[in-house]
Amino acid sequence: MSQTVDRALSILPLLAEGPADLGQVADRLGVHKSTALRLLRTLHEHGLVYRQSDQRYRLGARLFALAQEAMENLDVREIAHPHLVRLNENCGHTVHLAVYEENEVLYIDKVESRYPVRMYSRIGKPVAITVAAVAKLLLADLPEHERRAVAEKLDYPSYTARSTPNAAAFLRELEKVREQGWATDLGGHEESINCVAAPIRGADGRIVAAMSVSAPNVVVTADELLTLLPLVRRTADAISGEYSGRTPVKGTV
Amino acid sequence: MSQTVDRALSILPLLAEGPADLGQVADRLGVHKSTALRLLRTLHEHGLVYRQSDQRYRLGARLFALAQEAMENLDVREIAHPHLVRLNENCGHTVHLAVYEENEVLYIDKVESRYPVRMYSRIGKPVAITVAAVAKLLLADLPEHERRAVAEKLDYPSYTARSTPNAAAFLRELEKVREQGWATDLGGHEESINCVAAPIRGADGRIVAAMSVSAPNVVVTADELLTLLPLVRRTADAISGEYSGRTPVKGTV
DNA sequence: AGCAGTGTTGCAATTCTTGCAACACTCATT
DNA sequence: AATGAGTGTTGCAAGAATTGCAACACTGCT
Repeated sequence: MSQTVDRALSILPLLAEGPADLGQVADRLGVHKSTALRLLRTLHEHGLVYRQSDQRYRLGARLFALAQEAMENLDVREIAHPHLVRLNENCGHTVHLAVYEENEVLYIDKVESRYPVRMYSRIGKPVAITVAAVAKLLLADLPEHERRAVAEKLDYPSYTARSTPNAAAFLRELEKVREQGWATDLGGHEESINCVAAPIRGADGRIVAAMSVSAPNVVVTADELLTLLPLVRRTADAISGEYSGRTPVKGTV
Repeated sequence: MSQTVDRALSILPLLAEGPADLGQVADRLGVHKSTALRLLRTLHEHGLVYRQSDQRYRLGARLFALAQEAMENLDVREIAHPHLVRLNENCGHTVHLAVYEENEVLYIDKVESRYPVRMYSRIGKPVAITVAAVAKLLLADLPEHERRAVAEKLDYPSYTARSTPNAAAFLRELEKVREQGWATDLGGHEESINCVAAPIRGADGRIVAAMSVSAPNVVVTADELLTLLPLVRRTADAISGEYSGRTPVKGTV
């Protein structure tokens, strides 16, 4: 582990909170101003940090571009996308695709609802991991000890009365989800929004991603939404088949 | 400028192209494997890099989270958002907000069209800088020499027959945009999509962001879209007023 | 004008990084 | 089964790169 790089990278989350000037950065890093300056300069050269007109630093444009590019190169995403679109054309609701990665679950694709009432979410945004249907699927597939470890570490915010209250309840829910092979979120994140989700599996049977259909109560009831489950599962299975059948592209680029 | 950090950061764009293993990274960096390993480890600790099951590295989830967080903390975005939503409610079309930063223009907010036909774009994605209406406005405001320098450096892809063909034409267009104070893109990016854009200015009169309304031909003709120009400009001006009137919040946290 | 606050540079000490070479490990092949 | 190629990993010593200092610019205030 490199100390210099470690310090430089520590600047990024710091600036994500909001712009900061040289002194503030140096203080929070616990280094001399001149050191902070040189680190910031290096970050700047790579476009990860931008210096605004008031001389303060904030995160730079290249960061967004990098994130976008990385996302678009994800194999699952590429394969899944047309399926998601087709599903959206069939049912009209918002369709999400999400992956798990080191204690975070995040949306990597989204097709917006055709209905005027939309739910708030954004590609790249970490999802409410304790309640989202896709998160339950992704976590349920972890090896038992790891699942436990993650569940203990999490916070359990009470978004609504039906939010998962604590680790024990979450682990029970994960066990159920694991057995039935699909998951729901019925108003656990936002009072009036329900989701049904199904897993996408790789060749080895492990879950590599999860997809969901979400709709607000005012458009369809939870029961009506549940009737879409077979369709969602079929779509997920189709993606799984295509994903695992494919020989991994080992580009030498 | 720090060599170590420089090398570490060079890994990111490399991985943005696609996953790579240790050897590939070391080669492309021109350093020993052990060095590359230690850099990758540091990046990994910060979540910027993820090690997938086949041991290859790719960009990590934290990168997306950082980009998201940074975006949501942008002052202009925060102020503009409700205005964009209102504009969308009035006209029904897709509304974009974009900023310029070191040779790139990128969308920082978007409100989707109410019509079923949507245009492809994504928050955080760099825009087609040579044709987009918002890009014209943002570049037109640069000091003359810088504008020239940027225009020379750019590529001019022929998205459609009406795309800006070269630097000379682009500079002429920028001059026109600069004088009239608004911009359009009539099928320059995608054959059937038109946009009108207006600038958002800070207290000093400089353009800090630009917003646009976009719609495909099949919904409204270019002429009809142009009738929205006054509304777009009024919205942009309202945002400008609110943005420049506000005293900068100097939070210590 | 003078002053406080902030950002910037040259330099010497020493810390931190680097490359090497040897070692583990996995996987495919004979 | 065993060998070998390919890849990832670690300890160590040499040397290079980073660090903090202190002095210097610069800007905006009082």
